[in-house]
Amino acid sequence: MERILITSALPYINGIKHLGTLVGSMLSADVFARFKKARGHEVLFLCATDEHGTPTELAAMEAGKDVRTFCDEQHLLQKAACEKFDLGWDHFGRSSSPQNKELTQHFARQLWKNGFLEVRTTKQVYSNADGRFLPDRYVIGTCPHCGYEKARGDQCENCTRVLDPIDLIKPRSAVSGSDDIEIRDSTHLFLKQSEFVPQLRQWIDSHKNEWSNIVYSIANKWLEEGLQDRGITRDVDWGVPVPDDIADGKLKGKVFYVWFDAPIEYIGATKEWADANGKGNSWKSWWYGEESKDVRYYEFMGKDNVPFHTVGFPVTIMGSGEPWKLVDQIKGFNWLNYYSGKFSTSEHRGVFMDSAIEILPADYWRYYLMANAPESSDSSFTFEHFASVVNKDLADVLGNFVNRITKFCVARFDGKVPGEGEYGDEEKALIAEMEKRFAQYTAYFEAIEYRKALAELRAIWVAGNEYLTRAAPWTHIKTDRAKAAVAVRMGLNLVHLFAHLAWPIMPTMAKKIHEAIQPVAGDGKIIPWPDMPMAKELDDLEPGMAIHAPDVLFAKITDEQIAEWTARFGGADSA
RNA sequence: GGCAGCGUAGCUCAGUGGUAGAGCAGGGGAAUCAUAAUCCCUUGGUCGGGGGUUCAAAUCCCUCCGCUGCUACCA
Repeated sequence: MERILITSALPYINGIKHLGTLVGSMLSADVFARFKKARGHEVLFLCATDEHGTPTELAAMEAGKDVRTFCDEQHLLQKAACEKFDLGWDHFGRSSSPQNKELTQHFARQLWKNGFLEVRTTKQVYSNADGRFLPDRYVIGTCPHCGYEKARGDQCENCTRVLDPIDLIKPRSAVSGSDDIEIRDSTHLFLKQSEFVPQLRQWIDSHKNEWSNIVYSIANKWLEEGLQDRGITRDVDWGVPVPDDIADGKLKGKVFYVWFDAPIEYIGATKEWADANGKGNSWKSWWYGEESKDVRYYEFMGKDNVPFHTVGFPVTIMGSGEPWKLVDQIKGFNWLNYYSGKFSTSEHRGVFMDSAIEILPADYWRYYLMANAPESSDSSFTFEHFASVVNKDLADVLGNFVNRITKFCVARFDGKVPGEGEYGDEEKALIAEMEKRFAQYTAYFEAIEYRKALAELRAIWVAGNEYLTRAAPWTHIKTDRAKAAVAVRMGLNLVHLFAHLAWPIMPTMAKKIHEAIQPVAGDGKIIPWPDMPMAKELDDLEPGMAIHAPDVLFAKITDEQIAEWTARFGGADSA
């Protein structure tokens, strides 16, 4: 059986992530990892904090801490927030790990050895007041085109024109506001991406039918527009140092660009995982050479990350001249907006993971976000929509089904699975329908089509309600106890099925639903996919077995709560 | 400016050449096991505008409009 390697785009270290980042990379990857684990695959699911770069240095400075300490703290905060959402990776690493340093330097040496790195001198803005070089967007000034006074050095937000910092009128540091800045020469390493165009095109085109429209078109766009060589070093302190044996030490004191070392951390995290679990060199079998031939590799990310995963990282791997694994499937997402505006980490607009979990348990969010994942276009989160989906799908359709059948069983059949009667035409028709829907649900999951998968899951719950209405045990109980028993037995089997089908999406609630019927088998860490005929799956419960009616599974969201939350987080009018 | 994605029912979205669809919301009914939860029936759309190709266009082509993003040193 294939081994499955899954990575989620690395969340930047700078603060707790919002719901958009959650759905577009970490949660969608977790749901897929759980699905594959449930089907019995050997899965390695990895993520890490992406820690290097200027924004981290500035955030640490603002917090009055040294960068390492700041990252140590933020890493733990993010890790804790993610665990509360039941993001079950096998390892949550750090791009600042020794393992990643070693691998990043290894790849750079290979690229240097193979002649794909070039030393070039560039003009960079240096701020005397801040004592540091400034990335283009950290230089602000007046736009030469439209006169906007807060234009950034890379682009004017007002007229959207692309700028160079030296074009700005009255340029100053966005960090300190000081205008004591100058242009200095700086030496950097450039990765000769342009030499990889034919190889990249062949690789990208070979996935044309496999990747979604948005992923393929973004990847293709970069090739179409003419791939430029890219600077892979920066004039900052916090990062992986360029080793002295590259370019005769000309890059002394410089570090690699965060987008060079961050994807390598996918491999780095694998090594961290192996080191932490005493697995020695086995990490390499996931990534390198013949040993990794049975691995299928999936990456999950927002659309902004796509170029770095379809061009930058593949060039690093190709240029190494070593047989490292390239990604097989890339799942890219559009943006999730907050009402009609953007979620914003810097302006703290929208709902963030730590506050979301204070409001409601993880599974409410997990279901809503996956059912409304921004797969084909940008989509919006609103508390009104969230409430209607939670109330209808989770409370009314699923929760109430579990509730009504278990309570009826407790009231009329002593809380035991009734054994009387035989399945008839009604049950056979339901089994046939479930067979079909289950196959469809599985197929959507395999294709990573979340909206469609969850619509199918909902249809499966609805089919359960339809069956119960037709079978009407509450009517038959008065005249034909065996007939009522058949309906209750089927109803309980449906509850059991629902628990198995919901697990990748709602692990905690799935377990709770399962335990209403019977304890989860094994260590209880995985609820397996019901890869068996529905006739067996829906006639699986042992007659006489005791069940119980769980408390209300999903509480409804009230209008008062919506009002409270929109007041707290800002709703439609804060856009 | 260039490029990319998107524009379908009040809302959220399916639908890539063959009679416009689903869920929610709205309207009517059934049932009374259940968190007033469920089930059945139903109203509702010049498919962003205009032009073209075709026996046939939401779908292919051209053009215009609108929204979003990218434009290589934010990540």
